[in-house]
Amino acid sequence: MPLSAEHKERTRARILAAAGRVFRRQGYAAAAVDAVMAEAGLTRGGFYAHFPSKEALFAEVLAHDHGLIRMLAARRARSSAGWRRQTRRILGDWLAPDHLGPVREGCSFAALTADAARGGPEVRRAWGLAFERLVGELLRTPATDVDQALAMASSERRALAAQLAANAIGMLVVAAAGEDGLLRTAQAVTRAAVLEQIDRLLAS
Amino acid sequence: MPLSAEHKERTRARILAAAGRVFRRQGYAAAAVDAVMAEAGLTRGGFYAHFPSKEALFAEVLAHDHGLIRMLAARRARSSAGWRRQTRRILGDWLAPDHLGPVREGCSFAALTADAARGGPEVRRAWGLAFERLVGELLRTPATDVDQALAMASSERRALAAQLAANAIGMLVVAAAGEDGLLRTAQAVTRAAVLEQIDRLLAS
DNA sequence: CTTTTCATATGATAGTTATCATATCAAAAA
DNA sequence: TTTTTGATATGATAACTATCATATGAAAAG
Repeated sequence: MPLSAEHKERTRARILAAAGRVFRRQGYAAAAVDAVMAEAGLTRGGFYAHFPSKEALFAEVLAHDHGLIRMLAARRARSSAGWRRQTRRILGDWLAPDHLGPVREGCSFAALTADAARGGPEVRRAWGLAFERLVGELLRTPATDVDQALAMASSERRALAAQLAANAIGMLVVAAAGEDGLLRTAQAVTRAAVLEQIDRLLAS
Repeated sequence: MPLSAEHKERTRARILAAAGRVFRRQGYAAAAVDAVMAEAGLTRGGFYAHFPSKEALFAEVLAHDHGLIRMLAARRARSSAGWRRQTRRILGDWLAPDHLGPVREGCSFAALTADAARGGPEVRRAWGLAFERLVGELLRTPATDVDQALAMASSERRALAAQLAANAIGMLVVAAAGEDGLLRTAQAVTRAAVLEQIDRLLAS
């Protein structure tokens, strides 16, 4: 009998994580399948046993490989105040100037949204669902899950959360392209504004 | 004697404009030199007589092909109020939901900043200078030019202008990737916020 | 009209890419 | 231990890419 079934699953997950890193670093178009497999410690041979195409792999990355969403989803506070504090800390770290290095290769929203906009329907759909999940996580409270939060929030509050996310993504995209003092200061200003926005959002 | 000297200059400009369109549409990595030349109505042969490499062409696009900067630079108001009104109109159009289509292929900041972040030093420098020019245009008044405006503005005002630009770019990047109602509403909210920011900026 | 000169076209090259066919080989069942 | 099975590696292909060398042809000067 062949190798254990979980082994393949674990390999698939390793390829997925490697793809996220390579795509964010080089961009979707410039990232070769061979490079992704090499990053995963494999060779190209097995790739098509795990994913039907490079673009399908991209969609999968966009659907699942978002550290920010994972961190937000991991909040587990008892009190509302603790929840708010955790959310603030996660967003603050995400926009911290020192975090830019890791973020430059670490945030799929900042690194891959422009590439996702050029993708096929599957890619676009995956990105859209992930963005919606991010918005839901921003609106969520300890008492509600993502879907509930999205369903219950007014269109206005949803738009404010989406605006917050877009502001943060915009600053990360821009800050990744330049590194001078102007952008450093602007990033600090944006960070403060985003934290203020999340306070207003979670207080309502 | 050969063709007129301006002829070459005009061809170069045509290639540059074509490159902007193709790069924005397909992304830098996916855009082939042949495709750029075809868009310009030429074949690949003459390319290297105009630009030393594809990446140099990219830097040139980032340095010069920004419709927003051109529109801001074209303001010619007598009064301060007229200047402010023109600035508002340009930014408002830029972030108008209906303009998204044209903008998706029209705004180099939104379409190419992520690619610029992955470029070499020349590319990064060109992007940085263009962004700085954009910030200068936002800070400028009828009485000052871009450099003066940048030199005279406090670090805080410069940061606010950069934040405004990053907010707008972020919303365009995000809105280009998704098209649902959530993003439409968020875009409207961001548009209003940006217009408010520019009012505050120009009033001080 | 002839000649010259350079912008552009055509043709070529070396490297890369996504994808597929086939070979190998580790492990689990016998 | 032997066999089997499927995950991965190796090898191959056809297409594409950046870049360069050479050919062409149009126009301006004579």
